[in-house]
Amino acid sequence: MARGRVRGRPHHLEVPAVTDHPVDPADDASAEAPASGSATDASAAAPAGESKLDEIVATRRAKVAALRDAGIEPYPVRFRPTATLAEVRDAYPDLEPDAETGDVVTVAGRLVAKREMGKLRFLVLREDGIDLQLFCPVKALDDASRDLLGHLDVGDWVGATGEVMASKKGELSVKPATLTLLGKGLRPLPDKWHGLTDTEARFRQREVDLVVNPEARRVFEVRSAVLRALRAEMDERGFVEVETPMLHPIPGGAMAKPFVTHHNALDTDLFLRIAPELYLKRLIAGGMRRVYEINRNFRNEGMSTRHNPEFTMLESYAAYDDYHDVMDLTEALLQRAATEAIGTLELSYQGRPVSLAGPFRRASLLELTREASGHAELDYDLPIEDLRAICDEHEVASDDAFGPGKLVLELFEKLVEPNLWDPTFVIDYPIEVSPLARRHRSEPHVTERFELIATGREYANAFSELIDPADQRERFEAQARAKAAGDEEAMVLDEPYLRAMELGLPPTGGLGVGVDRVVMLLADVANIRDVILFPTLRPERT
RNA sequence: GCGCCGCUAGCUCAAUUGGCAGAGCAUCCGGCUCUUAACCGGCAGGUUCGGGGUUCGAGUCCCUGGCGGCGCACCA
Repeated sequence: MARGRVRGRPHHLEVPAVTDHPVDPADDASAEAPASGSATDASAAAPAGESKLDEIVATRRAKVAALRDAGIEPYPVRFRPTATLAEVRDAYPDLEPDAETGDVVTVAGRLVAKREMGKLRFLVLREDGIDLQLFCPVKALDDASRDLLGHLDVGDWVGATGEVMASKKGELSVKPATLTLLGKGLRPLPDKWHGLTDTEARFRQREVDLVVNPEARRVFEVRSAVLRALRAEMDERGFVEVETPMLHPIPGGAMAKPFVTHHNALDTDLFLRIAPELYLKRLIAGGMRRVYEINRNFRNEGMSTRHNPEFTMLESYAAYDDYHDVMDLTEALLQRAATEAIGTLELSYQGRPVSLAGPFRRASLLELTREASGHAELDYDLPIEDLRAICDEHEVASDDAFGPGKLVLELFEKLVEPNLWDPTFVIDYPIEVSPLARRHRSEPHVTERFELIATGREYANAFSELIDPADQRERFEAQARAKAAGDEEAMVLDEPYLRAMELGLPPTGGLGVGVDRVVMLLADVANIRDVILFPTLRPERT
């Protein structure tokens, strides 16, 4: 049994053999309670039914107990590093091999690699994605640290105080005089070379993904920079950031299926918001000149590489602006985000170049659809049978309930949108499919609405807002008829919103930007789940 | 929701036509004072996602369920 590396010291640490302390995963306390049975060596077979993982966890729990017995707290209350690993790296960019600085620092991080060379140990700490080596001759440590060293595992949180130096090979290192355990890890880290590749495990255990996969960390750093840039741009333009309800009595502001929930005290159903639009416009009615909100929307619809049930939208409303102003704003937002998150407007997305240099092309939905369909005569007042014929020709499903606007939109979405790679403002959407947008100032059949399309998908949706309450009421009524005809996503008439409109709205430019998709574009990732820390998954079965 | 593909040790992956489930890393034991995917030697580790079936014999074939990925549909 006496096989610990450290012997003959007052507090020498013996790790009890695993089989002396079978651990019931459901009962932490059992780790302390010796079970009956012979004292077998830790290398002996684990008890029946115990997996390798159980064995590793049990061994580490035993180390926790042994450390406590030796007076070392495995989960201490506080630690004060004098420098981050990044600061140490920045302060000593090019030490000569074998250099000694005489500078003593205290650093901390997760132990991610342990290389043993006789009485010399190389420990690699990682903090915020930055690695730093501890050059660690056992002799240089005080007694307590030496005891601890023998019971450190990859995955533990470790603090170290010592001199900054460089190894013979020139690797910047800290040579610790003391080591401090900051938090014992019980579970093993994935393969140090391959990392964690199983996508399901990466999403379900994002914390592990973040420890071992630098790419995961990089994506979320881009995401953070994008959010910062968007807020900075909005703030500088005089927009006030607000927070409107997530719990809506009436789902509105978009055509989408909501999640339903129930409030017990009120005994009423509420809907998770599908869009903040109506509340934000009520703020404009209330005299807030420029507002924006960055927050989650929830839509109870299909999931895909581009759709998560909860997703982040930037929505903004600006009094006096029209959709041309909003296009300028949208372009500036994307450019600011790209510049600050990745430092360039010339991107590569999934192997193809994309330029955000601008100005982005502006083209009408009808024109683009005419070109793509090969029907120059395509128009909203064509006989419905002719429109259906064109849809059939291009294998676009045309429901009997669809009017001309919806049919043209279907054609656009099939023929044009997937093929628009460079950023394009597609303008002037049909009235029929735009119940909250203002009628075009000169064109019949369409609204002053645009979507920003790039890389074959939508990034933003915006319009000169509808501010005429009588027109709005008619549009809601048209939606109600569509709903009655079976359109599940048609909007519900929102009387409190109409009342707000009747208070009076100034001309208003409104915008919605899919933030997750912007992050996908800038971070060059194909799956929306890679830009959401904890994407929606089916619950794990236990 | 539909279609296709995947699921083997803690991690990354093998396993011939249906014929004894293996390797590397990690763990555990021993050795080593300049490593950095350390190395050398040794021990151990499996409900091959669950259930059922075919077969002398199933990781492999069939049915069924679970979870995931991709595509379609829907949306942003």
